[in-house]
Amino acid sequence: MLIYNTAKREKEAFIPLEDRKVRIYVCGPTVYDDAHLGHARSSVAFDLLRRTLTALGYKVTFVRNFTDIDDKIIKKMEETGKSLEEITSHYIQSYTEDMHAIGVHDPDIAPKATESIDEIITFIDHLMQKSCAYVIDDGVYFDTSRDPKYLCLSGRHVDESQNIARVEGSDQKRDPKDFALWKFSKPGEPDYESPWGRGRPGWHIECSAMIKKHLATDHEYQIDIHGGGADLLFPHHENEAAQSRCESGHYLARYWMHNGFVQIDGEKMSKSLGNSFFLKDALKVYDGEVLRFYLLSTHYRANFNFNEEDLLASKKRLDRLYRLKKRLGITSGSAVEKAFKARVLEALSDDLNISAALAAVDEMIQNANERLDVNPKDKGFKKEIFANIAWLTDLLGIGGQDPWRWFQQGIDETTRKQIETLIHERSEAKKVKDFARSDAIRDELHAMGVQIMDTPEGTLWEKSLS
RNA sequence: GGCGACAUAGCCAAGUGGCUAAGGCAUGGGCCUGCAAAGCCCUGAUCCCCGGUUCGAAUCCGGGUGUCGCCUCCA
Repeated sequence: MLIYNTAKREKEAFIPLEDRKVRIYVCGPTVYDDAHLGHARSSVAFDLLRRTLTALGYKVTFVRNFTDIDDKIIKKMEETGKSLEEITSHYIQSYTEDMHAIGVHDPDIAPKATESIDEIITFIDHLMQKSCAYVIDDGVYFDTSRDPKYLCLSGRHVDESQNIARVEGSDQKRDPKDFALWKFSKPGEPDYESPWGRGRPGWHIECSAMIKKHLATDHEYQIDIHGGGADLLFPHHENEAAQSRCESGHYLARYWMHNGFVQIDGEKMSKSLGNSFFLKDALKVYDGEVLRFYLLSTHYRANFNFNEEDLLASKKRLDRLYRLKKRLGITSGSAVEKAFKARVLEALSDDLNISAALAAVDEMIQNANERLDVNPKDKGFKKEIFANIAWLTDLLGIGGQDPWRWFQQGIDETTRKQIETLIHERSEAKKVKDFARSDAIRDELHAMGVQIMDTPEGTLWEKSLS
């Protein structure tokens, strides 16, 4: 397995800290709002990483946190009058549902910041003992000057402090780059007791503390892979790395992976630009698996330009897989074709080269169709193809649904009956070669958004693309 | 201003020195079909521009141009 390591700006062979085991930590959402397409993309990307490593035989422990105490959540409390718990539990549930809808597996551990307060305080205490942190009016700060490797991860220059200087907080900071580990609370804000005063954790410290609590080893590196969106590289990941280095004397992660952005019309999707899309809204219009496949089909590091035209093209590509599955007409498989499996895994082993993997899938589909054209009743072959698709479902999270239902999504029972009646009528007309009548019925079905296909097994129908 | 990424057919998108530059969508032609649909076959690129290195470059180096991102909460 090759992984592009952001820390080194190049692809590297993946070597786990412990044989056959992989520890992955991915930065999760701050739960103050519903998940947007960017969360979906990031989740799908690291879900693919996890599934690929599992398919390659690694025992993967996958952790993704919830940031459930934060300035934005406090702002939401003020706006809505709701409690912290009400807000965060609602959005955690919402996020979890959305991820399920796009086929993202639950992490092995999903820690919350508020359930890790003790560990966070202990962590900060260690930093204080090592003189890597100091207390000023509004909180406890990390002293970046104490970390000689600070800025190594993101590759920034040390002398660019001007821009950072205007960051919130106190002018008592020793250096503009220093960041808050613990923020003292104002009256009415949710807070926790600490040796330095009541308050709440800073954003960066949460991840370091939770990694230490749930994943860290005693090796040179605490975990194997740390992932997140490209925007987290600086300052979030830089700060995490610095804290953990100073606190433990070990590096935080051996490999850093960052996914590219979802863009709308060539620009970053963001609330301030007003082009932000909630996943929930997209799911009202498109099937979760279609969205998953679409988001999956572009390499995780590339920026992703979301638009409906490409999404529909992507759905058609996925339809080919389901049409083949439908054609098999069986419900169990034999063994996966070795060459196919090897080719897909080889592609994904190259820093998750999904394009090459999907090309292999497309060719498998085409070869299967070709062979079934020649010999439609080859049961043994059908079982093999069925096994290929089932294997893909495990690996990529696609193709797992019933193929008949797949092509008839969103059709209610009444309409279904109506369609079947019309098809029956048309078959009768065809029997007596009344083609004018049968074509008229087909037109009628077409107007209803139904595509029909005459096969040796009878007339089948699909819901056509809008 | 500092740092970085990207630029391949109408669209999406692989390929990082060497056979005819993957794959999908769309387009056009064909097989099949009563006609369709589905499926299959065929159909398309001087790899942003200019220099350089090399026997040989989309691929490496230099210089342009363009697009985007980070530097502030951000997936």
